[in-house]
Amino acid sequence: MIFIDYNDKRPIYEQVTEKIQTLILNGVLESDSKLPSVRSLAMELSINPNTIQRAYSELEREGFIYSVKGRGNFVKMNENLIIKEQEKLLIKFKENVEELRARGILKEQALACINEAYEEVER
Amino acid sequence: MIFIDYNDKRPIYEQVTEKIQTLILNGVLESDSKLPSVRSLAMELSINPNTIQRAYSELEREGFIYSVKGRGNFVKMNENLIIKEQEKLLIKFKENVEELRARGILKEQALACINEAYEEVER
Amino acid sequence: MIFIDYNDKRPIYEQVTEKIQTLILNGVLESDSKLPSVRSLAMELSINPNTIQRAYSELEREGFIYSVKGRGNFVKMNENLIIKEQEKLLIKFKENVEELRARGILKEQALACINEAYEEVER
Amino acid sequence: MIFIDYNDKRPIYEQVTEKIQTLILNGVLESDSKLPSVRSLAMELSINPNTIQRAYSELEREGFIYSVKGRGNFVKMNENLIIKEQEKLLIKFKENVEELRARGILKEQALACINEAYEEVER
DNA sequence: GTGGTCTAGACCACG
DNA sequence: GTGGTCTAGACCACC
Repeated sequence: MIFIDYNDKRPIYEQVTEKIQTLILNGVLESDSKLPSVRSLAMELSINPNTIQRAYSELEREGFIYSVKGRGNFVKMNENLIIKEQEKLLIKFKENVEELRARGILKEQALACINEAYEEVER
Repeated sequence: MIFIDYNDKRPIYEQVTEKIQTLILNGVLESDSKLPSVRSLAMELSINPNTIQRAYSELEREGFIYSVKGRGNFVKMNENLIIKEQEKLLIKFKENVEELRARGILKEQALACINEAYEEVER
Repeated sequence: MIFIDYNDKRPIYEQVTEKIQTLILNGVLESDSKLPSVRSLAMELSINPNTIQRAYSELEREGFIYSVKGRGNFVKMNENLIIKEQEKLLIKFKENVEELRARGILKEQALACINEAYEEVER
Repeated sequence: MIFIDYNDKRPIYEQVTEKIQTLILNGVLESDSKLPSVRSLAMELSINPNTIQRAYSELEREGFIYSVKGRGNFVKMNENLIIKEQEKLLIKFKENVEELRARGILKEQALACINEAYEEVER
């Protein structure tokens, strides 16, 4: 389910954090479902358990999961979080659009990209 | 003209590189115009000359400037580079749009962002 | 394995870069094998770690190695790279031949050089 | 006749030296013919006279030209020099061929390059 | 321990 | 004065 890209310059714990975040936000991991244990996931990806531990800590800090001592880590999903993340994404998107405009990319090109991406899904 | 944000996690040399790149691509710095010398810019930003040196090296490697020993660094602009950078930007944009869609943001919202950014300029 | 020639006018980092490149391209260093750490190689060659760092950065930029923070630098070999380097070499070779011709060296002499070099290996 | 390439990383005086050398060795400049004066060539290329001076000094040191005080610089051609330069070229060529072989380029490819370059001239 | 960035200060080649 | 390289020494993030 998770893959580590050693060509990616980002730290491993961040890659893991982000991948799990995406799985949660895209609804692949349901609320209250159990995540793999720190040690088992570490073994599966053949990386240091500390790294997984750090990823899980980050996720907990950001409110994506909760941990129960002696039982494991679980997905904590709620509408608020989804909305907050959507807002973050939109802010990033607006900055991106602004950059496009500043660099002389036409409105039509931008619109075409959107149509392209969204029509794909209707198929 | 250039500002260093010490809260930004990116390295200083990268911030400088990116800022100058933007100045060139947005047409603020014209082709063959002279950039400030390594030492003077370092002093102005109160950072080490080596850091500016590195930024300038990156810019040269990427084809944005050329350096002449004993004379200075100069802007090297050409159409190809502008187009190549626009393509890069569009690819990044498409990924961004794709992410929006995956996270459940409606097409209408995306279109609204674009209209907003591009209408601003018509005013 | 690596030697620095202080009579060579080229910068040290470039000599190191080139030597390691050759080791990789000639198959001496296998894919995914670990390179010596920045500090240890610096000590071995009794030069500054920054210089090795720079050599490694260049190698990474050119796609010969990849670095993993906290782990080390590793050889990244692939067929594409070998072919690309062969093409570069051939282009350089053609320029060289062209120069020979312009300077009045006979075709026979050039052919003799090639026979000499390639026969050596058949022995 | 001479062009300075500011994208070339070599120093200007070296570019000038090399270009004039080539002109001499290829027989474009005949023996005892007068070279342009330091100042006029400097003006023509819009570079510093010191730079031309240095190029001419190098050429004199290597035996390609001789200078007569108050009269100017003149081409000094002789068979020995041509042969010496040819030998230099051949040594460089042999190294190049050796490199080709080490990198796994086939003898046939090398021969093809030579045939190509030399047949062109027969046309 | 690893790589990566930065500073301070020095030296060289070039124009 | 200009860019380019190098050293020495430091600090940080990551594993």
